[in-house]
Amino acid sequence: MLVYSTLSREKEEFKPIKGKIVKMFVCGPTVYDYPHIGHAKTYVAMDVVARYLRFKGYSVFYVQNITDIDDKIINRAREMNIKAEELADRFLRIYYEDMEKLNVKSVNLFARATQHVEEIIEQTEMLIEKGFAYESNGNVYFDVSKFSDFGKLSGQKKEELIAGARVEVDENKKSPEDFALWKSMKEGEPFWNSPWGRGRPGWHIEDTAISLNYLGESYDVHGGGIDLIFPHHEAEVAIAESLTGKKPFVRYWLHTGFLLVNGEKMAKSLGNFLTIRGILEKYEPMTLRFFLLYAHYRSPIDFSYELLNEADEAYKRLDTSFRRAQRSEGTDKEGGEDRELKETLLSCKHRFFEAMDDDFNTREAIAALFPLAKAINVSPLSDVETVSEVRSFIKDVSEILGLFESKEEKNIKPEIIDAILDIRKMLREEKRYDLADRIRAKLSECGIEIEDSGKETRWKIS
RNA sequence: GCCGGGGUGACAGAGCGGUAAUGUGAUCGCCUGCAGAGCGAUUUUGUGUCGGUUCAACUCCGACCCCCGGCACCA
Repeated sequence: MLVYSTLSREKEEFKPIKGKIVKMFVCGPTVYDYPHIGHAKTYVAMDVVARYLRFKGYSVFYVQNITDIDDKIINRAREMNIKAEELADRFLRIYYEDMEKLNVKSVNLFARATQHVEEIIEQTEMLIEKGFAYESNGNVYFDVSKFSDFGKLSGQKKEELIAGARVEVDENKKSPEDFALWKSMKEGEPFWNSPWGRGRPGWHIEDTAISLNYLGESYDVHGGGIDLIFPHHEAEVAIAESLTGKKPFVRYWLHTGFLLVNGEKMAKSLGNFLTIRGILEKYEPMTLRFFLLYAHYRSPIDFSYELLNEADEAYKRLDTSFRRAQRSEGTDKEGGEDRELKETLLSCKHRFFEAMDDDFNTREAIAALFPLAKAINVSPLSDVETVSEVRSFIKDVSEILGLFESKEEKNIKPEIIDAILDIRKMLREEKRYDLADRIRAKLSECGIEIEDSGKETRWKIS
């Protein structure tokens, strides 16, 4: 299996540090507002990464941090006249809800910054002891000049960074590129006590405090949005490698491409800020999930409702076909081997897994599913053995992509539907269409859509 | 200025030395009591430009043009 790492800028064979164990960390959101569809893109992509690794037999421990204290939270809370903590709690809950809806369920542990202040302080102290950080008026900064590898992840040279820096001048810092590990308290801000007085953690160190704590000094996968490469991830590398001396801190750096709206970055000021909830008011969660996975995770997506509608059509096509296969038991009554279906399944499986093994290419993997859907639609589904193989494959696909999961079909006995449809069939044969249509309407009210297709009537749960 | 990513049919977007996936859209059929879905066919001179390497280039190399992102808030 090949995985593209930002550090090497190429696809590398995936090999975890220790056997079949994969330790994975993804930068979570800052919880000060509703999560937007850009968050959804990153977290859905990383969800599939974790799911696929698990499917391949790896035991994945997946940690996501939650930034629940920072300037944006403090400012927003002040505007709303509530405590920072209250604001963070509220939006963290909303984040969990949105992720749940999008079927993002692979995270083992969400770690909040404010619950790891002790570790952050310890790390900061250690960095000072080792000479990589210095205290200045109650603030603590990482001294970038002490870490010669600074810039290796983002491919920047230190001199260039300084030259192009738009850093605001902070007289507490020795050098503009130094970054805060600990920020001293300003009037009215939330605080924690520390050896440098009251204050709060800087942003970058919360991730290293959490990851070193739960994943160890060196781990396998670190993911996040492409915008985090610099300075955030660069700073993490600097902190962790200075602290432990172990290189590399992270083996594979995975960065997701940006989600754009009308070719531009989403921003409140541009008025193109789209929240997950906003989209889910009009679209099924699985449509959004499909839309996001119907592109490679490293590619940018230029969001538009036209494309979302397109994804909606495409997803339903697959879903309808797959559900039909899932429900069919196969009758084996005649015809015997269904060669067409069998061969399509084989090539589909091959293409699907080859694509997934190639840096989680979900676009290509999904493209491989369409011929199978067509074969299912054409097939009488009477070859018990092949149908059961198809079903098992769909189940795997569903587990990997988190799509095509059957809804509450368990609560409905197919035999009852079949009995009703049998009566309706008789009515249709007698041309009593008023009653047949009434049955169709009533079933539709119960959430069961039926479709007459030749002699056969197909149904699905809407 | 520095660092990334990219330009493929109407639109979206894979592949990456030899026949250019796939989806959406459009058109026409088939099926059909109606509805829906499906099936079949068709569809656009389709690989940014100019050179080079090669028996063969969308793919490799060079130059150029254009688009997007990052550069100390950010998924």
